[in-house]
Amino acid sequence: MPNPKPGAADNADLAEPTAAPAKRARGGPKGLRIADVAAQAGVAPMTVSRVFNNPETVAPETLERVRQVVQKLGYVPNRLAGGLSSSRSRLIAAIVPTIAHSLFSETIQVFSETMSRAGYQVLLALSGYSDSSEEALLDAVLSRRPEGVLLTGVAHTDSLRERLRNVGMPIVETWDMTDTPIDMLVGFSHYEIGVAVAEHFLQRKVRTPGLVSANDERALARRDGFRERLAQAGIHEIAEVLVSPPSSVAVGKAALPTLMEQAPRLDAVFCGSDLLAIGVLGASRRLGLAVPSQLSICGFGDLEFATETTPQLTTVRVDGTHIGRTAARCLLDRLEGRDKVVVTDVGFRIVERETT
Amino acid sequence: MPNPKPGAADNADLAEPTAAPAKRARGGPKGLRIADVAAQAGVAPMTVSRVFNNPETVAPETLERVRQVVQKLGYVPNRLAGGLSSSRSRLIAAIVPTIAHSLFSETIQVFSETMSRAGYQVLLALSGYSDSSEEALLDAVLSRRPEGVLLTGVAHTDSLRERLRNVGMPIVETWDMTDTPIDMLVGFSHYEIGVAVAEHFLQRKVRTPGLVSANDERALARRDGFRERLAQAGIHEIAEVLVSPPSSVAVGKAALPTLMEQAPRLDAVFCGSDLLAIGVLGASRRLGLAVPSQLSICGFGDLEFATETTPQLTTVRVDGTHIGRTAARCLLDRLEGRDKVVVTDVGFRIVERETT
DNA sequence: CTGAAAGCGCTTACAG
DNA sequence: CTGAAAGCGCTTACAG
Repeated sequence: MPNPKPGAADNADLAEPTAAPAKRARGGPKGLRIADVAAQAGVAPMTVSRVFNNPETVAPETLERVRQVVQKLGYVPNRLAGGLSSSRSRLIAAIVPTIAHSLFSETIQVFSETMSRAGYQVLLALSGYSDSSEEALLDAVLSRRPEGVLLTGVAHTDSLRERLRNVGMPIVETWDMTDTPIDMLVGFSHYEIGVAVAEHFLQRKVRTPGLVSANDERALARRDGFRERLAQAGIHEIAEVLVSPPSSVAVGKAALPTLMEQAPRLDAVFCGSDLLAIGVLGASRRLGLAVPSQLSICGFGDLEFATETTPQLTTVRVDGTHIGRTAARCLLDRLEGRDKVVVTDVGFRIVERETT
Repeated sequence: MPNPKPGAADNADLAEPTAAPAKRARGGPKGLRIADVAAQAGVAPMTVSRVFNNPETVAPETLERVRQVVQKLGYVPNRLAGGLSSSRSRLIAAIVPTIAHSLFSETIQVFSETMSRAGYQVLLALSGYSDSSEEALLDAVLSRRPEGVLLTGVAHTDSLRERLRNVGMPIVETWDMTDTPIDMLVGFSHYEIGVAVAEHFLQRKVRTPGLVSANDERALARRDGFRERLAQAGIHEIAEVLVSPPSSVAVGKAALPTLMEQAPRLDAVFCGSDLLAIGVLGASRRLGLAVPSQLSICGFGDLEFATETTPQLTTVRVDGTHIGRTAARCLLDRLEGRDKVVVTDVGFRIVERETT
């Protein structure tokens, strides 16, 4: 047997159980360290480290012995120390406006599952919809020294983009499209969605379309595409209600009367979210407007329930799950040394559930 | 002026800009350290540390000078090092089955907002609905040395509960109720919800109720309350369909015919989630059953849209936002030294939207 | 109000 | 396959 250290009997309790107090100068006893495991297994700390990080470089007997001690003691490595020492935090930051209203939550779900299968953990940073504190948020995130960052394509300020370019870690922007990504990109064009919805309305011979939307960056991009395509078709007057996020059913409900004041002959509404669309649908019911025959309504997000409960609505479907998975793979490829630059347009689809 | 160190002129570039290479033995240049800031500001590293952690103990002039250097250099402290050194990771772990299907996502949203306002960051750990890998997940979480943990009341194995009791950090369990919490608890009784829904059905003179539910721990507790209360009323035969999570509209739709095979005179269904309830509603429409007059349907979760789109459904409302906020406060109180034990029952409400 | 020394618990980079 | 030394970038616990 190679190197059976004396005093490393399998049944021995902690080596020198009472002779240790001198060493711990700072706090009290803070829990088990790699040295405790090493002592009891009769190996050097380095070997215990290898058991966790490079088990294939350790002799089978040693491996087994150390693992038993780890199990018996309930030792859990300290990754603050490990990360500091190795410059590998095994942490990935995900910066998202919100997970409460679920458009992004499935992206984060899949992203997180994929990253954790690869041995990384996700630090969740909620940015809200305001840019105000983004610098502070970024500081907080970077202070953890993540190895990669997922951004939800909120319009970053120039200063922020600049900082992110300079940190030298892989970054994926998602849920948006641009010609000048910080690094990698998995998303789609909100502008093109606006164009597509406009064309959808035009095909339906809509003449007086309106728009209800939150005034966040991406919703406004959809609006721009919508307006410009309609302008090409000669429609320039577009009733519009912009609201602050978060949008909701109630907000949508309140918006329809306002739109109809602006445009009494309103015959279509493009809504910034399915929740808004459901609100507009409810309001149109009260006003006795048939949907979609008298009023076409298009939402955004394709919430699962909507197909069943509100087949009169059209919506725009985006595959958030696909975005999450792809973004994770992009980061992992980079982290594993594959040097690629990726811009993936995952596209979107207009879903008409029922033509009545 | 106190202690104006020589060579600390405000416009000087990095002190000894080229004379440093000897020191960095391990990796390449890894970025700015506190020593870089200290050198340029003409103070000791300790003082820079104070500027971040105890600014009130630093002389105003020094504070200002250091902050300018920090700004100019773009220095961001390394919290891996800080956490290791101080045993304060400023990290809180949140363990949640999933955030994709949104019952928990608003709890996490509010929890995260509250914690970050207090200077903590949230490490998100998705456990899925299986207990299988929970030990590994807990290891991963504990390896970051969080200062507190939020659990979403999945039935933890005994071994897990034992470990959590022993880690000696504040823990809040949420979304459930028990007589033997690990530490603090903010939730409600799923069993009592089942009882309440049974009573709701009994009031409506229901005679042949059924149940569709995912087979996760908490849904099963609701089922138990439901069945036992019905048994007290003399109803023992209860049609039942149990499915694996995640539940969905499609699953609910498929379940109704199965229930009706078991109980052809079915006149009520308690569903494990609003999505299931929407599916059951859709299926009953196809079968020509009027809801709620011929078939009462009760969901769980009170999704926002449902009030508007499916007023025929009854549901159980739980305030996820309140849970998140309260859980955060419990942890923060503990972290700030207030030694309290908390069990909060936030309750629930049965919401009948329309009596037809 | 400020600083020099020691230590937090790991891993790197060698050496054997 | 294994280990001793040095270092990762901070903060604690003093001392002045």
